Parts: sequence; C-alpha cells; structure tokens
Amino acid sequence: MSTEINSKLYITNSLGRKKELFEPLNPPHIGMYVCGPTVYGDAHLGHARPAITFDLLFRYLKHLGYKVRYVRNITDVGHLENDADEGEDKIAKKARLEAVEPMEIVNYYTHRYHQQMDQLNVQRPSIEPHASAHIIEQIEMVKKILDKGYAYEVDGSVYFDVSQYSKNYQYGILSGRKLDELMSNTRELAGQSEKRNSADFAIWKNAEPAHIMRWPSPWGDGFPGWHMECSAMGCKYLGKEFDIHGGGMDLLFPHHEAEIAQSTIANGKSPVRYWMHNNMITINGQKMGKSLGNALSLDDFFSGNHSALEQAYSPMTIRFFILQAHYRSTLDFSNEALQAAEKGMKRLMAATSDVKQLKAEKAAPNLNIEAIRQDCYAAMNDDLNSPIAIAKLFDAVRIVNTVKDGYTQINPLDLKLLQELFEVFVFDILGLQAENANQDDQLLDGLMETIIQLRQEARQRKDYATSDLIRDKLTALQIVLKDGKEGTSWDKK
RNA sequence: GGUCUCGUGGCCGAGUGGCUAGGCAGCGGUCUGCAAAACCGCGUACAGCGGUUCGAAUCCGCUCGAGACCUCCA
Repeated sequence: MSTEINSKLYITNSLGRKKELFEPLNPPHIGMYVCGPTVYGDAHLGHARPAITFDLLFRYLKHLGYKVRYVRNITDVGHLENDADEGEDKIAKKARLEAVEPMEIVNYYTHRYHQQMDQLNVQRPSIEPHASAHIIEQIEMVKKILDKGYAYEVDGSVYFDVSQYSKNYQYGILSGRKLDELMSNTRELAGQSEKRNSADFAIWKNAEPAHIMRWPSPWGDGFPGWHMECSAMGCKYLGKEFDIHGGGMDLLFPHHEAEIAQSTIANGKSPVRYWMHNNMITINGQKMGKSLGNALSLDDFFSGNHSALEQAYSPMTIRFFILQAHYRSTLDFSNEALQAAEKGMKRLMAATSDVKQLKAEKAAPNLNIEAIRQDCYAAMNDDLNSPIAIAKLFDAVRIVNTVKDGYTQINPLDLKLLQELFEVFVFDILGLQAENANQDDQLLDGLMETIIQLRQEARQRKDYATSDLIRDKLTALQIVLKDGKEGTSWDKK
C-alpha cells in the first residue's frame, strides 16, 4: 500500500456545502456511485465533464491506495418527456421514429458512449448496471416504501408522499429547498392530478397502452420512476450506506433529493456520506442545451465538423481543458480557450517525453523537485484542485526544458523524482496520454531520422536552400522540426 | 416569481483578509545561418458604489450583469 493513503483528502460535500475531510466507511474500500448517461443519443460535451471529474476522483483514490468500487449506471428505461409526446418514453419515441427496437437504440448509443469515453481516456467503472436489468430491485424498493406508509398508489402509479416524509425527515436537506415553497412553486403538469401534493414524485408509473417499455408489477404494467434506479442499484452494489455519490449540479434537485428520501425510507438510513457535484459547461458564455441548438456532441469536437468550431479538438485537448478548471466552477468553451489549452497541453506532453532523455549530473545542486511533488498532492487533496496541480506541473516543465537546453543541471535524485512526478500525475492521476502515438512506427522514425540527418549535412555545408526546403516540405506535412542543443527532434503538427 | 451560484489582466482560469497561481496571446531579450522550439524578462487584474479593518479581489450591504435549479437534461 502506498504511503499516500494517509494523506488527508478534503472534498466539498454538497450535503452541507462545506469542505470535509474524506473518511471512508470501510477503509481501504470505497463505494462510489455516479449518475451515468441516458443512452438515447450521442454523448455531448456535457457528458464529458462528470465523466472526467469522477474519473479523476476514481484514479486519485486508487492512487492513494484505496480499493474503489465505482458504479455508474446506464439509464435505459426512459423517462417521461415534458413535450408534445407527453407520457411517451424517450427511448420508445426514438425507437418508433427509427422503426427499431428500444434495446437496439440502447445498445447502439451505449457502444458510442463507451467509444467516446475511451477516447477521453476515462476508465470504465467497476460496475455499469442497466436500469432495465434491475426492475425487480426497483419494484422491491417501491414495495418497501409503500409498506412503511410513505407512498400511495393511484391507478397503477405509485407516488412518494413528500409531506408525510417531511413530518419525520427533512426533505430539501441536500438542495436547501423548503417544502412549502415547493408546494407553491411547482407548475401544473399532466398526471399531476393523481398526486396528493405537487411535490410528490412517482416511484412507479403506470404505462399507457402505447408505451413500449413496460414491466409487470403488483400495480399493473408500468415502469420505474426516474429516481428509483440509482437508489436501487446503488444499494444493491454498494450497500444501504456508501461513501460517495456524484453527478452534475443539475441533478441536485429533484433527482438526488428524491434519492435521499426514498432510500431513507426503504433502508432506514440516508444512503450517501459525501455528495459531490460538478458544475455545468457553457459555450461562449451560454448554457449548453438542446433547445438552444448549441449542444455540441463529442464527435463534433473530435472531428471539427460543426459551424461553431474553427478546428477539430482532440479528446486529450478536451480532457486537459476540463481538468484545467476546478470541477465546481462553470467552464466556458470557446475556440480561443480550446486552442490555448491545446498548445499548453502539447508543451506539457513534450516535457513528459523529454524528461526521460535527460542526463543527471552527480554534482548538480538540489532543484527541490520534492516541493513540487508536495504541492501537487496538496492541490489534489484540496477538493481535487487539478488546475493547481497542473500549474505546478508547468513549473516542472520549465525545469525539464532548462536541463534539456543545458541551462541547468540536475542531480540523480531530482531526476528520478522529476520522472516519477510526470508519470504519476500526468498519466496516472490526470489520465492524460500521448496523442499522435508514433512511437511504434519504426518506419516513420527511420525515415525521419534519415531526413533530419540529410538536412543536418546540408546545414553543415551551409546549403541553407536545401535545409530550408526540407523543413518547409515537412511543415506542409504537419511535421515540425525542433532544433535543439542536442540535435533535432520532430513532432506532428 | 422563489432558491442558489458567480462576475479576476487581451482570452481561459486558480486564489477567500496581508506573502499579488498557471496556460494561451502580446512585447523585449538569449539561442539559431534564418525560423520554429526552448529559456530569461515585462502586464500590478479582481463588475460598480458604499461599509468593516492597520490592511480586502477575498468579509458585509446595495446596484448592475451573467448563470443554475424549481420541468427531461451532465
């Protein structure tokens, strides 16, 4: 076990809105649940933020020596839509439009989601349960809540009785909402007439005849209410009480509030110790949303095929950009900001590669790499402050480059620390990876070596016409030559 | 309308009472045949107004602006 497990990790708990020392229930094991995607469409930029945020947490906890069981659901039972196709479930709607089976849609977009997360180097969760595969568990949970008198059935639907709950528990404990305000502020919606109070929410919903996705239940054919799956599956795989539950801030209310309420009744205790919420993403200062027409898909970014994008942005650029902001801040996407991130990341990644080639000098003075390392841990321990960790890594980048260019010398111990620093933080924790992986291409390497040698010879005989021709031609092929003190290296783009 | 969050230099983005991150862009320099890369140096920013304080970007109040949730959404 690494010694880092003893370091004090503080995270902001949405329950109380304060930074708290993270203390697992059953160390070294940690249970962590994150709300996953609804697989009825391509992942957009908004999906990248929680995926990367909690991937960072997953990686960091593992790095600290914990055994983490990370559960992220696939929502595939669909939920009510609030538009003209009222009552029809999202997946069923899409299936009918495209004349395919709902499960086909689910499979297709689940695969797409996995592909895109892989590209972002997001590690797969330990368990990725499908809501549709846990209908029984959800029904059982509804039964428990009914038995305990905190829900009521109306025409095949079961609603959670929020006012009953409020008599003994605090509904709004997570979101800071007051029940009476909720009662007076909630808008009239279809089907609401069945509810005793507008704040009540469905935990089982009766399926209309046209509704494709449906399951038998004690209350007739229907489907689970949209908060049920996370409660049922979280409990099944992580227990009645577990360490961390994450998701976007938009899920705070009503989704997570409802989860707390229903789990508290069904299981007798509040389900989660630390609630963590990542902030939203804006595009050019505007909220990203389907209704605004600016919900860029991840593929749009990777390919650059969208009128709002000046160029393609690689998955690692997106990842780096997201990590350069703290997860609890809103993050604004723009071409200018993305291009800045791309350049910065290239400089960082070049150093991670260059650091391996450096030569140590025994007599070199102490460069205090240890201090940078400590600062990186301190940043991560302070509510996963990846932007600060990255800033510190850029200090290390400067050291790599000064040593590389011969302005500074480095002793063996510092060099070892420096190499470990990049390995641990850049790759293991931040989860960045080299792009343009051309290390394996021996043919290309050999060719480039030859070309660089020819150019070098031309330069030595002051045949600059030839050397510049070589450089220009390579530039046109998106290959950049870098003349350094130790010779010439090259890179794509 | 209700609840909440935020407003930092050209852009992005850390920082929550004094020690003034970082990236990108820009300017000057070193290096180079030239250029690129790299390195060195340069910007004294914190929406506005008022208050608390020896001292505030950081605390309080007001104004203006932006956003989130309250309704499917990461």
